[in-house]
This record gives sequence, C-alpha cells and structure tokens, in this order.
Amino acid sequence: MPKARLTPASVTEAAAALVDEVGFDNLSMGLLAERLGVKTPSLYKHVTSQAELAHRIAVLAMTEAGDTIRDAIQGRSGSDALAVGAQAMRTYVREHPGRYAAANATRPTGPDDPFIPASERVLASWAAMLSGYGLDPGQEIHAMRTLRSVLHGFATLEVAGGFQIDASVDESFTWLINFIDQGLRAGTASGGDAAR
Amino acid sequence: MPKARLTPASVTEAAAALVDEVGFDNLSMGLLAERLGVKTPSLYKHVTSQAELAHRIAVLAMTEAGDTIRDAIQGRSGSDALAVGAQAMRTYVREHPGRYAAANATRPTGPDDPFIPASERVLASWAAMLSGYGLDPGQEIHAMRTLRSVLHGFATLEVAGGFQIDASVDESFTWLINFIDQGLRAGTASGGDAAR
DNA sequence: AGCTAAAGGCTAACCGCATTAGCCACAGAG
DNA sequence: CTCTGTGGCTAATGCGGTTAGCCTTTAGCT
Repeated sequence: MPKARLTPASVTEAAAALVDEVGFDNLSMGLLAERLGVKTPSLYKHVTSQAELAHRIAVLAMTEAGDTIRDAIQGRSGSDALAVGAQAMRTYVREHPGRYAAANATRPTGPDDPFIPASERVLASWAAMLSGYGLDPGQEIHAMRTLRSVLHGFATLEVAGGFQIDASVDESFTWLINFIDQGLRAGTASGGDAAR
Repeated sequence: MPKARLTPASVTEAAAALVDEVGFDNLSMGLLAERLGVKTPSLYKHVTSQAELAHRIAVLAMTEAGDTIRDAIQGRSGSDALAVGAQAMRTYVREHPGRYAAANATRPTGPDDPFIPASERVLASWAAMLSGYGLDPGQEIHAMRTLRSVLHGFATLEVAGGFQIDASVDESFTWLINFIDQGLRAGTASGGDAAR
C-alpha cells in the first residue's frame, strides 16, 4: 500500500484549521483537498461525507473546549474559577470561530455519538464551578442555563461582529463576569432570593 | 403585462415562512418556487439571488422583532419592561427560528443597508428599557451587551435544542430575567458596585 | 377595439460542488 | 519476487443556483 499521507485524524485537524480561517459555511471539499495537496475525491478515502467531516470538527471542538475550560478552572473556585473559566471559553471561541460554529451546527446523531460525552464534559466543568457558589439545588439548573446563555451569547455576538460601538469589548466581558458573579453570590447569601 | 402574481414582498414573506418551517440553511430556490406554484427560474424576476433573498428575510425579521419588542415594552418600565420585552423577544425567536437565523447570518452590505436602522431600532428599545434602571452612564454599554448576550444566547440555545434536561425551560427563563433584574437594580442602588 | 411594449412565466443550458465508479501504482507481507 | 490492498487519480453523475432567450398576457394609449 502507498504510504498513508493522510489519516482521518489529520484530515479532521486540517479541516478544523481551515474553517477557523475561512468560516464554517465556506468549508468545501475542494478547498480542503487543495490544502492537503490532494485531489478532491481522494478525501473520500478518509471521510465518508462533508457532513461527517463537519461532525468530526464539532466533536474535536467540544473536546478541546472542554479541556481548556477544565484546565483553566483547575485548582480554583468561586469568583476566580468563574472568571478564568469564562475567559478560557471566550478565548477559545475567538481563536477557533469555525470550530465553534461547527459545534453549534451539530446535533447528536445517536445515543453513542462521541459528541454527547464531549459536551457533557463541558457542562460538568461549569457544574463544578457553580457548585462553589453553594446554590440552592433547585436553582442550579437555572443558574447553569443562565451561565451558558451569557457565555454562548457573548462569544457568538463577538465573533459575528455584533458589538459595533468602540467601547472596549474586553471591558464589557469582565463587567459581565462580575455581574454574574455578584448575582450568584447574592443568590447564595439570601438563600434563593434571586430565584423568586 | 401578465398579472403580477408575485411581488418582491410576497416572495420574501413566503421565503420567511418557509425558513421558519424547514430551517434557514435548508432554504432552497426550488423549494420556495414549489411553494409559490412557480418554476425555479421565475423567482429571479423578483429576486436577484438567493443571498439577496436571505438578506431580505433578515431585514424583515429585524423589523418584526423590533416592533414586537417595542410594543411589549410600551408603557412599562423597570422590571416590568424587562420581563415583557425579554419574553417578547424569546417568543419571537421561538415562533420564527428561521427568520432569526437569517438575521444572525446577515452582515450589513453597506452604509445604507436597511438592516442597520432595523437593528438599531431593536437596540433603541433595549436602551430605553435599561434607562429605567438609572445606571451609571459608563455602565450602560456593558449592561446592554450583557443583556443582548443573555437573550441572544438563551433563545439560540433553546431553538437549537440545547436545553436537554427536562427541567422547565420557561421556569429557567423567568429565573434568568429575575437574575438580570436583581443585578441591574443592585447596580443602581450601590451606584456601580456591580461594575467593579 | 386594436396596437404596442414590457412584465413575468417557461424551457434549455451552464457551472460549481459534493459524491461515486473504476483504474493504477506503490509498499509491505509472505 | 510476487501478491494484495491501500490510497491516490481521472472521468462521470446529479443536484442546486443562476443565466439566456422565448412567448404569452395585459395595461395603457390611440
């Protein structure tokens, strides 16, 4: 057999790098093939379809994001964990907008889709971080969803160029994190007042 | 000339209805033509390209969303305005996921793009609502961005099926609104404490 | 009422891109 | 040294957006 220049993993990695440059919906088999110094149909020896390729990018992105967030939170707790975790996620999205878009475009294909555990690991990191606030158990799910909403919303709007005014976006993000932190701590203190 | 069965406006409206059903990235000229009882090339008598069609859907969506939010906030202020405004936006996105996706996929094409005033009207509604909290002027931009992030993030995650657990999503949303309201009011009271 | 012109629909054709079919060459196992 | 299967290639298919060019209908004018 000829030397395996390409592998499913290397193709996926190259595709991920590509979408970060050209945008997720500008991904094309021709462009990727060119990057890899190969003709388009050859890619199908390593990937069954463009849809599957996109899905692999999504799994890769979720896994990477999960690792990044976990590492950032590592050894920290409370406000500190929130701050670095949120910054880690925002940074990941800014550096890998195409991968993040791929992850958002993906739906699990079945019960054994590796995308599921990958995204659960992200959620687990957030849950661990939130547990440091000692929230009322019934409120944790709502706090989790609120946290995911802000972070996802902010990152999405930012990479889409949604923040036009020339006020510092960095500053807005730290303000946002602080806002969330204050709210979570207030909720803790008052034993659930913020949930009414 | 034959009777004008189709107009640019009616085609746009039909396309908007279509994307709400089949999803924004499943929009196709063939599908739309079929809906309108016409052959695909005939659409080009009313629309110059699929990209322009998508852009028109985006403008329509922004305009509709702006009207809905403005009407909801009308005559209310503070916590009340926040609650109904946020609910209005969430409802709009749930009822028109395709249009909302179109709006998010769109970038202004130029300085006289009608998309710009349409989105500014949405922002103006949020600004009017926020003004009721009497925030420090320097913080308004951050509060605005935070608000946009949560609402956009929540709505996006919800329509994407991102909230899996069977805890009530409605309940989470009212929790979220209350969380934001508390934070804004705290920021008001302490004269900017939440912004540190 | 009849003529004219252009709007608006249709068929045929083009093009780019994902995907498939089938061929060929090289490298590792025996 | 041969055999085999992997991994690349060229050629061809099909779908979807788009363009070209034709043809009918009808509003508006005489």
